[in-house]
Amino acid sequence: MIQKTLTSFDLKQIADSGQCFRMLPAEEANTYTVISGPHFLKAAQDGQTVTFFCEPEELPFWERYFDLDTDYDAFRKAINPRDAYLKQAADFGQGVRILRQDLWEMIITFIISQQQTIPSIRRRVEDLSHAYGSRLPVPGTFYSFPSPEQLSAASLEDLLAMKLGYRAKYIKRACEDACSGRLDLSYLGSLSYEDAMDYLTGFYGIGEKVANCICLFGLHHIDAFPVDTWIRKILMNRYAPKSRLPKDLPQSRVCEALIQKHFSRYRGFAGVMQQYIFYYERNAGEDLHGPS
DNA sequence: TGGCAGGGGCCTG
DNA sequence: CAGGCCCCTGCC
Repeated sequence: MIQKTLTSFDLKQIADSGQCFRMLPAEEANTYTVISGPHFLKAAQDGQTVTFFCEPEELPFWERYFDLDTDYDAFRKAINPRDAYLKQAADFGQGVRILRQDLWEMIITFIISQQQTIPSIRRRVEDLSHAYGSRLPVPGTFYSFPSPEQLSAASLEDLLAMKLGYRAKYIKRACEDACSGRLDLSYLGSLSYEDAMDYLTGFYGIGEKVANCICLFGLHHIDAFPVDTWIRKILMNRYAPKSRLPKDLPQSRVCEALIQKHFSRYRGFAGVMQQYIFYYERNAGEDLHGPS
Protein backbone atom coordinates (compact mmCIF):
# COMPACT_ATOMS: atom_id res chain seq x y z
CA MET A 1 0.00 0.00 0.00
CA ILE A 2 1.39 3.35 -1.06
CA GLN A 3 0.10 6.79 -0.19
CA LYS A 4 0.49 9.89 -2.34
CA THR A 5 -0.66 13.48 -2.06
CA LEU A 6 -2.31 14.52 -5.31
CA THR A 7 -4.01 17.62 -6.63
CA SER A 8 -6.33 17.83 -9.64
CA PHE A 9 -7.19 14.22 -8.97
CA ASP A 10 -10.52 12.72 -7.94
CA LEU A 11 -11.18 9.00 -8.13
CA LYS A 12 -14.95 9.42 -8.18
CA GLN A 13 -14.84 12.04 -10.89
CA ILE A 14 -12.56 9.88 -13.00
CA ALA A 15 -14.80 6.85 -12.49
CA ASP A 16 -17.84 8.89 -13.59
CA SER A 17 -16.14 10.66 -16.49
CA GLY A 18 -17.28 8.25 -19.19
CA GLN A 19 -13.79 7.42 -20.45
CA CYS A 20 -13.24 4.22 -18.47
CA PHE A 21 -15.77 1.49 -17.90
CA ARG A 22 -13.93 -0.86 -15.57
CA MET A 23 -13.41 1.48 -12.62
CA LEU A 24 -16.09 0.63 -10.11
CA PRO A 25 -16.86 1.54 -6.47
CA ALA A 26 -15.62 -1.07 -4.01
CA GLU A 27 -17.42 -2.07 -0.83
CA GLU A 28 -15.26 0.22 1.31
CA ALA A 29 -16.14 3.91 1.28
CA ASN A 30 -14.29 6.19 -1.15
CA THR A 31 -12.61 3.15 -2.67
CA TYR A 32 -12.53 1.95 -6.26
CA THR A 33 -11.29 -1.08 -8.11
CA VAL A 34 -9.69 -0.53 -11.50
CA ILE A 35 -8.82 -3.09 -14.15
CA SER A 36 -6.75 -2.17 -17.18
CA GLY A 37 -5.74 -5.01 -19.46
CA PRO A 38 -4.30 -7.58 -17.01
CA HIS A 39 -3.59 -5.02 -14.28
CA PHE A 40 -5.69 -4.71 -11.13
CA LEU A 41 -5.73 -1.93 -8.54
CA LYS A 42 -7.70 -0.98 -5.50
CA ALA A 43 -7.41 2.70 -4.60
CA ALA A 44 -8.93 4.95 -1.95
CA GLN A 45 -9.06 8.70 -1.57
CA ASP A 46 -9.43 11.01 1.40
CA GLY A 47 -9.05 14.61 0.34
CA GLN A 48 -5.70 14.93 -1.40
CA THR A 49 -4.44 11.68 0.08
CA VAL A 50 -4.72 8.79 -2.34
CA THR A 51 -3.90 5.26 -1.25
CA PHE A 52 -2.83 2.73 -3.85
CA PHE A 53 -3.30 -0.84 -2.69
CA CYS A 54 -0.75 -2.53 -4.92
CA GLU A 55 2.79 -3.85 -4.93
CA PRO A 56 5.50 -1.19 -5.27
CA GLU A 57 6.57 -2.59 -8.64
CA GLU A 58 3.04 -2.00 -9.96
CA LEU A 59 2.99 1.65 -8.91
CA PRO A 60 4.73 3.04 -12.02
CA PHE A 61 2.08 1.43 -14.19
CA TRP A 62 -0.70 3.19 -12.27
CA GLU A 63 1.15 6.51 -12.11
CA ARG A 64 1.29 6.39 -15.87
CA TYR A 65 -2.33 5.17 -16.15
CA PHE A 66 -3.59 8.14 -14.13
CA ASP A 67 -1.29 10.52 -16.03
CA LEU A 68 0.19 11.81 -12.78
CA ASP A 69 3.14 13.53 -14.48
CA THR A 70 0.88 15.94 -16.34
CA ASP A 71 0.03 19.35 -14.91
CA TYR A 72 -3.74 19.76 -15.20
CA ASP A 73 -3.69 23.05 -13.30
CA ALA A 74 -1.83 24.51 -16.26
CA PHE A 75 -4.55 23.32 -18.64
CA ARG A 76 -7.24 25.00 -16.58
CA LYS A 77 -5.26 28.21 -16.32
CA ALA A 78 -5.18 28.35 -20.12
CA ILE A 79 -8.98 28.64 -20.30
CA ASN A 80 -10.27 31.78 -21.95
CA PRO A 81 -11.51 33.94 -19.05
CA ARG A 82 -14.36 35.11 -21.26
CA ASP A 83 -15.61 31.54 -21.61
CA ALA A 84 -17.59 31.36 -18.39
CA TYR A 85 -19.20 28.06 -19.32
CA LEU A 86 -15.92 26.23 -19.90
CA LYS A 87 -14.41 27.75 -16.78
CA GLN A 88 -17.34 26.54 -14.72
CA ALA A 89 -17.16 23.09 -16.27
CA ALA A 90 -13.42 22.81 -15.57
CA ASP A 91 -13.83 23.97 -11.97
CA PHE A 92 -16.56 21.42 -11.48
CA GLY A 93 -14.49 18.55 -12.90
CA GLN A 94 -11.01 19.58 -11.83
CA GLY A 95 -10.30 16.06 -10.57
CA VAL A 96 -10.79 14.56 -14.03
CA ARG A 97 -7.75 13.29 -15.91
CA ILE A 98 -7.24 11.76 -19.32
CA LEU A 99 -6.26 8.19 -18.55
CA ARG A 100 -3.65 6.21 -20.44
CA GLN A 101 -5.71 3.11 -21.02
CA ASP A 102 -5.05 -0.15 -22.82
CA LEU A 103 -5.19 0.42 -26.57
CA TRP A 104 -6.87 -2.83 -27.59
CA GLU A 105 -9.40 -2.51 -24.79
CA MET A 106 -10.25 1.02 -25.95
CA ILE A 107 -10.72 -0.11 -29.55
CA ILE A 108 -13.27 -2.74 -28.59
CA THR A 109 -14.87 -0.66 -25.84
CA PHE A 110 -15.55 2.31 -28.09
CA ILE A 111 -16.74 0.12 -30.94
CA ILE A 112 -19.24 -1.16 -28.37
CA SER A 113 -20.08 2.36 -27.23
CA GLN A 114 -21.88 3.45 -30.38
CA GLN A 115 -25.58 4.05 -29.81
CA GLN A 116 -25.43 2.77 -26.23
CA THR A 117 -25.78 4.29 -22.79
CA ILE A 118 -22.80 4.32 -20.41
CA PRO A 119 -24.30 1.74 -17.98
CA SER A 120 -24.98 -0.50 -20.94
CA ILE A 121 -21.41 -0.15 -22.22
CA ARG A 122 -20.16 -1.16 -18.76
CA ARG A 123 -22.26 -4.31 -18.81
CA ARG A 124 -21.16 -5.34 -22.29
CA VAL A 125 -17.47 -4.84 -21.43
CA GLU A 126 -17.87 -6.71 -18.16
CA ASP A 127 -19.67 -9.59 -19.89
CA LEU A 128 -16.89 -9.91 -22.47
CA SER A 129 -14.25 -9.90 -19.73
CA HIS A 130 -15.99 -12.58 -17.70
CA ALA A 131 -16.57 -14.77 -20.75
CA TYR A 132 -13.23 -14.43 -22.54
CA GLY A 133 -10.75 -12.74 -20.17
CA SER A 134 -8.59 -14.35 -17.47
CA ARG A 135 -9.49 -14.60 -13.82
CA LEU A 136 -7.18 -12.27 -11.91
CA PRO A 137 -5.19 -13.58 -8.92
CA VAL A 138 -6.66 -11.07 -6.49
CA PRO A 139 -9.31 -11.29 -3.75
CA GLY A 140 -12.78 -11.19 -5.25
CA THR A 141 -13.92 -12.11 -8.73
CA PHE A 142 -12.22 -10.00 -11.35
CA TYR A 143 -11.34 -10.70 -14.96
CA SER A 144 -8.89 -9.08 -17.33
CA PHE A 145 -10.15 -7.64 -20.56
CA PRO A 146 -9.67 -10.36 -23.21
CA SER A 147 -6.64 -10.12 -25.49
CA PRO A 148 -7.22 -10.26 -29.27
CA GLU A 149 -6.44 -13.98 -29.18
CA GLN A 150 -8.82 -14.61 -26.29
CA LEU A 151 -11.64 -12.59 -27.81
CA SER A 152 -11.14 -14.38 -31.12
CA ALA A 153 -12.58 -17.47 -29.46
CA ALA A 154 -15.98 -15.78 -29.68
CA SER A 155 -17.98 -16.59 -32.79
CA LEU A 156 -20.27 -14.03 -34.35
CA GLU A 157 -23.18 -15.92 -32.82
CA ASP A 158 -21.51 -15.77 -29.38
CA LEU A 159 -21.10 -12.02 -29.71
CA LEU A 160 -24.69 -11.58 -30.84
CA ALA A 161 -25.82 -13.60 -27.83
CA MET A 162 -23.99 -11.09 -25.64
CA LYS A 163 -26.36 -8.36 -26.80
CA LEU A 164 -23.80 -6.56 -28.88
CA GLY A 165 -26.27 -6.13 -31.72
CA TYR A 166 -24.92 -4.80 -35.00
CA ARG A 167 -21.57 -4.08 -33.32
CA ALA A 168 -20.87 -7.83 -33.09
CA LYS A 169 -19.64 -7.99 -36.68
CA TYR A 170 -17.35 -5.01 -36.09
CA ILE A 171 -15.81 -6.71 -33.08
CA LYS A 172 -15.42 -10.00 -34.91
CA ARG A 173 -13.59 -8.23 -37.72
CA ALA A 174 -11.37 -6.29 -35.28
CA CYS A 175 -10.30 -9.57 -33.67
CA GLU A 176 -9.47 -11.08 -37.05
CA ASP A 177 -7.56 -7.97 -38.07
CA ALA A 178 -5.62 -7.81 -34.80
CA CYS A 179 -4.68 -11.50 -34.96
CA SER A 180 -3.65 -11.36 -38.60
CA GLY A 181 -1.54 -8.29 -38.01
CA ARG A 182 -3.55 -6.10 -40.38
CA LEU A 183 -4.46 -4.10 -37.28
CA ASP A 184 -0.98 -3.53 -35.85
CA LEU A 185 -1.27 -2.11 -32.35
CA SER A 186 2.38 -1.24 -31.88
CA TYR A 187 2.49 0.47 -35.27
CA LEU A 188 -0.68 2.37 -34.35
CA GLY A 189 1.02 3.40 -31.14
CA SER A 190 3.87 4.96 -33.08
CA LEU A 191 1.67 7.23 -35.22
CA SER A 192 0.89 10.92 -34.81
CA TYR A 193 -2.68 11.91 -33.98
CA GLU A 194 -3.56 12.68 -37.60
CA ASP A 195 -1.99 9.47 -38.91
CA ALA A 196 -3.63 7.44 -36.16
CA MET A 197 -7.03 8.86 -37.17
CA ASP A 198 -6.46 7.88 -40.80
CA TYR A 199 -5.32 4.43 -39.79
CA LEU A 200 -8.16 3.77 -37.35
CA THR A 201 -10.98 5.02 -39.56
CA GLY A 202 -9.84 2.54 -42.20
CA PHE A 203 -11.15 -0.34 -40.10
CA TYR A 204 -14.67 -1.74 -40.24
CA GLY A 205 -16.97 -0.17 -37.65
CA ILE A 206 -14.57 2.60 -36.63
CA GLY A 207 -15.73 6.06 -37.69
CA GLU A 208 -14.49 9.48 -36.75
CA LYS A 209 -16.06 9.64 -33.31
CA VAL A 210 -14.88 6.22 -32.17
CA ALA A 211 -11.42 6.84 -33.63
CA ASN A 212 -11.17 10.08 -31.68
CA CYS A 213 -12.07 8.31 -28.45
CA ILE A 214 -9.43 5.66 -29.12
CA CYS A 215 -6.87 8.39 -29.82
CA LEU A 216 -7.79 10.31 -26.67
CA PHE A 217 -8.12 7.47 -24.16
CA GLY A 218 -5.97 4.72 -25.67
CA LEU A 219 -3.15 6.64 -27.35
CA HIS A 220 -3.13 9.76 -25.15
CA HIS A 221 -3.37 12.09 -28.12
CA ILE A 222 -4.95 14.71 -25.90
CA ASP A 223 -5.57 17.02 -28.84
CA ALA A 224 -8.33 14.63 -30.00
CA PHE A 225 -11.79 16.14 -29.62
CA PRO A 226 -14.53 13.50 -29.91
CA VAL A 227 -17.85 14.99 -30.98
CA ASP A 228 -20.79 12.90 -29.81
CA THR A 229 -24.46 13.74 -29.45
CA TRP A 230 -23.81 15.43 -26.07
CA ILE A 231 -20.95 17.57 -27.23
CA ARG A 232 -22.92 18.44 -30.34
CA LYS A 233 -25.88 19.60 -28.26
CA ILE A 234 -23.61 21.64 -26.01
CA LEU A 235 -21.89 23.27 -28.94
CA MET A 236 -25.23 24.20 -30.46
CA ASN A 237 -26.77 25.39 -27.19
CA ARG A 238 -23.81 27.10 -25.55
CA TYR A 239 -21.56 28.22 -28.35
CA ALA A 240 -23.74 28.77 -31.41
CA PRO A 241 -24.58 32.44 -31.78
CA LYS A 242 -28.12 31.72 -32.82
CA SER A 243 -28.54 34.91 -34.79
CA ARG A 244 -25.75 34.06 -37.20
CA LEU A 245 -26.61 30.48 -38.03
CA PRO A 246 -27.33 29.87 -41.71
CA LYS A 247 -30.45 27.74 -41.62
CA ASP A 248 -29.45 25.11 -44.14
CA LEU A 249 -25.83 24.64 -43.08
CA PRO A 250 -25.32 20.96 -42.14
CA GLN A 251 -24.96 20.52 -38.40
CA SER A 252 -21.61 18.82 -38.79
CA ARG A 253 -20.24 21.92 -40.55
CA VAL A 254 -21.61 24.16 -37.84
CA CYS A 255 -19.90 22.02 -35.20
CA GLU A 256 -16.60 22.15 -37.06
CA ALA A 257 -16.80 25.91 -37.21
CA LEU A 258 -17.71 26.25 -33.54
CA ILE A 259 -14.85 23.99 -32.47
CA GLN A 260 -12.46 25.96 -34.65
CA LYS A 261 -13.68 29.24 -33.20
CA HIS A 262 -13.84 28.36 -29.53
CA PHE A 263 -11.35 25.53 -29.03
CA SER A 264 -8.49 26.06 -31.48
CA ARG A 265 -6.76 28.12 -28.79
CA TYR A 266 -6.39 24.86 -26.84
CA ARG A 267 -4.48 23.18 -29.63
CA GLY A 268 -2.43 20.37 -28.16
CA PHE A 269 -4.81 19.64 -25.29
CA ALA A 270 -8.33 20.35 -26.54
CA GLY A 271 -9.38 16.84 -25.50
CA VAL A 272 -8.93 17.82 -21.86
CA MET A 273 -11.46 20.60 -22.37
CA GLN A 274 -13.82 18.21 -24.13
CA GLN A 275 -13.63 15.95 -21.11
CA TYR A 276 -14.36 18.76 -18.63
CA ILE A 277 -17.43 19.69 -20.64
CA PHE A 278 -18.61 16.13 -21.05
CA TYR A 279 -18.20 15.41 -17.34
CA TYR A 280 -19.90 18.63 -16.33
CA GLU A 281 -22.87 18.11 -18.59
CA ARG A 282 -23.36 14.53 -17.50
CA ASN A 283 -22.79 14.97 -13.78
CA ALA A 284 -23.67 18.51 -12.68
CA GLY A 285 -27.09 18.94 -11.13
CA GLU A 286 -29.55 21.23 -12.86
CA ASP A 287 -29.00 23.87 -10.19
CA LEU A 288 -25.38 24.12 -11.19
CA HIS A 289 -26.10 24.80 -14.83
CA GLY A 290 -25.79 28.30 -16.10
CA PRO A 291 -28.65 30.21 -17.71
CA SER A 292 -30.25 28.34 -20.55
C1' DT B 1 -49.18 -1.52 -20.29
C1' DG B 2 -47.39 -0.63 -24.79
C1' DG B 3 -45.44 2.37 -27.81
C1' DC B 4 -41.93 5.54 -28.77
C1' DA B 5 -37.56 8.07 -28.63
C1' DG B 6 -32.87 8.01 -28.01
C1' DG B 7 -28.35 6.24 -26.68
C1' DG B 8 -20.47 8.82 -26.16
C1' DG B 9 -22.41 6.19 -34.64
C1' DC B 10 -21.38 3.72 -38.63
C1' DC B 11 -22.17 1.47 -43.08
C1' DT B 12 -24.48 1.20 -47.40
C1' DG B 13 -26.86 2.88 -51.57
C1' DC C 1 -26.99 12.80 -47.96
C1' DA C 2 -30.83 9.51 -46.12
C1' DG C 3 -32.05 5.45 -44.26
C1' DG C 4 -31.37 1.33 -41.58
C1' DC C 5 -29.57 -0.95 -37.83
C1' DC C 6 -29.45 -4.57 -32.71
C1' DC C 7 -30.99 -4.00 -28.38
C1' DC C 8 -32.01 -1.66 -23.91
C1' DT C 9 -33.66 1.88 -21.09
C1' DG C 10 -36.42 5.82 -19.71
C1' DC C 11 -40.54 8.13 -20.34
C1' DC C 12 -45.40 8.98 -21.26
